[in-house]
Amino acid sequence: MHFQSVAPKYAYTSLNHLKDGTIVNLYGIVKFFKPPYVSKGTDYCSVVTLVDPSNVKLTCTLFSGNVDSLPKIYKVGDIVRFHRIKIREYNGQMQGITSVGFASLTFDGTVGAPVVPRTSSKVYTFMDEEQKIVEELRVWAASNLSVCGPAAKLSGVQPMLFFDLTCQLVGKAKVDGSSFLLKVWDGTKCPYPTWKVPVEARDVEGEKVLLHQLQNLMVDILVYDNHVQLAKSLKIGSFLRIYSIHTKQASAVDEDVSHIEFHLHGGTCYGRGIGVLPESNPDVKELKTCAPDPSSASLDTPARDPKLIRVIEGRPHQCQVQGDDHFPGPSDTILTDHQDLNNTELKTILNSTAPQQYRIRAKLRTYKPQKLYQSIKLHCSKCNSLQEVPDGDDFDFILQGSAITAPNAELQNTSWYDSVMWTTQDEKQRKIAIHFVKHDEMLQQPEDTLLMIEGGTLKEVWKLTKIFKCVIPVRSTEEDLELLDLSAPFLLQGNIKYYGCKQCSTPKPIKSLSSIAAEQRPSWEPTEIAQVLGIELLQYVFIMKFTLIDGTGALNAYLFDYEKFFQIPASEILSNNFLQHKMQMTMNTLCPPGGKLDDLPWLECFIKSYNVRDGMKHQVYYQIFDTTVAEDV
DNA sequence: GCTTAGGCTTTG
Repeated sequence: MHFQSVAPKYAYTSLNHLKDGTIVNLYGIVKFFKPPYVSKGTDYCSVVTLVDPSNVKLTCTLFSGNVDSLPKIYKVGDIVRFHRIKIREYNGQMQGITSVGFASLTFDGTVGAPVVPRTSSKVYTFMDEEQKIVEELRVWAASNLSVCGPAAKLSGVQPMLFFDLTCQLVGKAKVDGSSFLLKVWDGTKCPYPTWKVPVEARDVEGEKVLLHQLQNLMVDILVYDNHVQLAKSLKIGSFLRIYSIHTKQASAVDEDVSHIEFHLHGGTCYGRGIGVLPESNPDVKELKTCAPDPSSASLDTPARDPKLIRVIEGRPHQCQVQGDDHFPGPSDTILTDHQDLNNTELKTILNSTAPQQYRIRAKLRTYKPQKLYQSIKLHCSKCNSLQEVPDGDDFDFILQGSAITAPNAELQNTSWYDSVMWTTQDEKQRKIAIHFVKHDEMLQQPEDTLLMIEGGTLKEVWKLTKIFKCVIPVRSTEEDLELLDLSAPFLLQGNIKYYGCKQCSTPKPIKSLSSIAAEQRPSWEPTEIAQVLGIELLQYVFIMKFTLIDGTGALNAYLFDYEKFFQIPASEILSNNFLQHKMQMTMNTLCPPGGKLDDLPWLECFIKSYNVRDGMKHQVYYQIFDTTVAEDV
């Protein structure tokens, strides 16, 4: 017999040349990925979005009953080679999906790193030509894609909302049916007090000695729902990367200072999940250089004294303000008016009658709500009522209800809007109508266009807000289009949903919009749209309770703020992670988590007292006004 | 052989 090894010649398709219904081989740089997770079917699933030098993106949905045959992607920027991936069109876009014989290689995307494929296949082709492709893609990515910053360490965590953590598993325990506890460390120490999930020590699986020795270095991560099954199966001592951990600041009822909690919420969006890293992973190697290997510890050979562990202590941003009563330093808030007012001690204020205005110098002992997103409410300036911001599910429900009635064909294409209508291809056969409002009898550029939609889903409405200036969800009656129930936003602009007050609004016919459309340059201001539609616009507002102290007394002052105090519009914060982060940072500066009294910075602010009479009861309340957080905070 | 999910407004 004569054996000859002949490497098959593979052709690779670039992402801008993909055709529906084909099976292709391709390379791509990972732009987004969900680490393999247990799907609701029989397989593991991993979703991977690639990009290549054609600048076209491709989202691939990969399934396999064997988790090892899914690509071993550890971070965004990794490079993959897929063989025999099927291309399909889905929602107007190309999509990749595993087909028979699917195989993948994954490479570190760092320029200059060794080109070593990660794969589960025993046999694969990989030669000089392939090596060259990977190196070229690395160079292209380095100059064309934005790089993510260095990974977060426990020593550097801020209540930063979401981050990925590379760590080692020290202990694990069942908490309840829908949550599971992972005790992990990364060789550094979190500078804040961290939350301990209440679990009996005997219920924690792990090396007892080590659990004890690392008790002040480990953090508890509570994982929920779909992540529980995977978390249960993790081996103690294994190295993990946990993606999109939520850090939040909270305080228990009996605690004086707040602590930090770590959660891995349910679901897989944003790539939330848990991946196991091999010991050869560079980040694991780095972790080991600053931490002894706990898996080497046993009862016979006690682990090294944790005190000897090199702990990267990084005290988070400290306030520059350390003044005291006698030598006051600068303040973290600035007063925007009433500069002639002198400071008044809290004790004096508490002993005075209302209403009055004061300038005070005090420390923020604590505040509510600790979950900052809960501080956002909707305020009606007409009836002075406050209400919670409805959640997306409410809106979805209302949209579903309105989609039952098909658009009225007689209400299409009028003098002031053009309409398009179609039926969805799915089994629901929904009828959707979009009415584009015209200006000067013409359609405007999408970014200047107001449209009305009938029969759309939440997702479809969202997509439209990305492209068009204003979206108004409507439904047909026999005579006219009308707004939906006012529990739904009557207008969406960008990320912001605008609501109307149910009590104070008297909706007018939709036709009233045509008067704004006829303006020379319609600005489509929410206030103006609300006005012509007879809607009393609800304003987004921050409502918080600050407990202030100054050594003479303590008082609770309310913050009622549209934008001035934080320099952040309350309307934008719910849909903007960056602003949420900024607000959290501001609160951390004004009231550092775990801060002792001496560490708290001084704030200067104006407060006014006012009387509230409720039947026989009479109470004095305090409200912060004309105060802004200093820009350098 | 079919399904799974179909990233992208996350917050227990």
